[in-house]
Amino acid sequence: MPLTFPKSIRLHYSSEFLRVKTEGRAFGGRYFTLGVLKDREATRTGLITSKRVGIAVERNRVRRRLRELMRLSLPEWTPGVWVVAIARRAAVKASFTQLQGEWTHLARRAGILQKTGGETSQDRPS
RNA sequence: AGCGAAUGGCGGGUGAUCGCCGGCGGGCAACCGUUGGAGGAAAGUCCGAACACCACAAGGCAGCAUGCCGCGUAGAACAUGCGGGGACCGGGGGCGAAAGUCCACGGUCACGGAAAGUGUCACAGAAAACAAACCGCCGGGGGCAACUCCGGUAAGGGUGAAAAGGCGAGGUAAAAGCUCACCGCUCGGGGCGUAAGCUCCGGGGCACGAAAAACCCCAUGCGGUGCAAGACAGAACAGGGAGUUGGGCCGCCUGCCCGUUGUCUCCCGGGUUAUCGUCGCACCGGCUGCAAGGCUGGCUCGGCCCUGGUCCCUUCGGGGGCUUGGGUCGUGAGAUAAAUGGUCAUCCGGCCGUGGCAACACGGCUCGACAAAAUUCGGCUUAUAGCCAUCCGCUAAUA
RNA sequence: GGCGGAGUAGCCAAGUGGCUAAGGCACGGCCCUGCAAAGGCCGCAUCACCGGUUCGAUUCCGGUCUCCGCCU
Repeated sequence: MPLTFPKSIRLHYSSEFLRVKTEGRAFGGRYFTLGVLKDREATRTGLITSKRVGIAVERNRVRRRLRELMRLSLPEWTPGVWVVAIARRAAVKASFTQLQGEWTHLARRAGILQKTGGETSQDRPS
């Protein structure tokens, strides 16, 4: 399974984001908050980096890192979930490894990952 | 050589691997191939334009902006660039006993008008803007005296951010532009300069404090809104109520245009998803390859070099600005919950630790500034680790 | 993306080129009371920050930062 992350699996409309917020469950972390809505037809995901996070450069960096770690762990996801990651201010100073650790922790708590006791998704699965 | 300041430039490199967005080609499609993919400030949105709509953008008022002078940017405009003038500040040098004055250098300047008018100048002080008189000084009267009354005066004291031309001499009872010299101010004329202005001569007479980033006056310019401007395709539905009699060009008036079974504003409801479509919005050609592509030419924009022209500065050595032509190198991003990235290796630079006299070696670093396009350009302003270049100042060493 | 507005004490805020920057709530201290409440007195401000104009700036002008609103 290739580790692609095309635009088609992303959430686009504010109605979809609103639906995850109202109907789904939230899992708070130090660097970001996960909103999860299960039992959907397709797996889709979205990112929120508001101006509260920081200036444009910092917002871009956080968003790209979150998108990257989602991409790397995508094959392990339970099918049919909508996931929204809301970045927080502290994520600006966090390293990629720290973000990845929190992602694994939160995702396992939310039950997104299929392998319950599996190893953390490495950045280079060969 | 070190440190500091100013100006200008660069803004980590290479490779591997997994991805993202756009264009194009192939494919029914999944996808595959190929190619392009952040900045000097992309930022702040402070100016100016292009472009679009509002009526073909009219006249006046109001409002806003600019404000020493000249020239430039040949697509244009600007609060931009270059040069000059003036004022102020700084350190330095010459002359001089000193006060001071002259000279060049560096820096700063929102630099029209305060003799068009209105208003302001707190506190202190006698008095704060048609001057005035507290302490003084002088003359006269009264009184034994201390002192007091009348008059003259503004040199000195004191207050203040600022005290009514400065300074010296004459003059006087004491004084005063009262008179005179110099300086300042102002008017007229001559010379130089395109001009701002500089300079010389003569007259006036001391009136004319500060502030226009107070109102204002003068000159010049500006119609408004901004790509969420605006244009287009297609689909669906269901209208109702209230207000206003108009609505638009504009904040107001005139005038004009549209409409008067209409328009505009608000509320309730319904539909479509246009809160999510396409365009606006991202250069054109030739050769070659099965095609995308590759190579190449023009155009745009940006550097560098040569030649010629022109302008400015100059210590006459030269330096700088703009530009015809030629050469050379680069350049062409375009999303819309919003691409341009993640990780690793290595080199370059920095910091820390250990060893070493040192060069350096080894190890570590959540060390590599600021900051990311959003219709597009020209400027301005602000942020910026480290490195490089030029010039200036200070310190030290050598000669 | 574009356009506009506002920052005064912990909170709500008035104000204006000039004496110690009003007022209310809150907070702290003292008085009053047997103890409290109420009341009285006192205290609490770098006027967002940095420059400029001015004798003097919270006010006027320019820049920076933060916050808020409007526009399909």
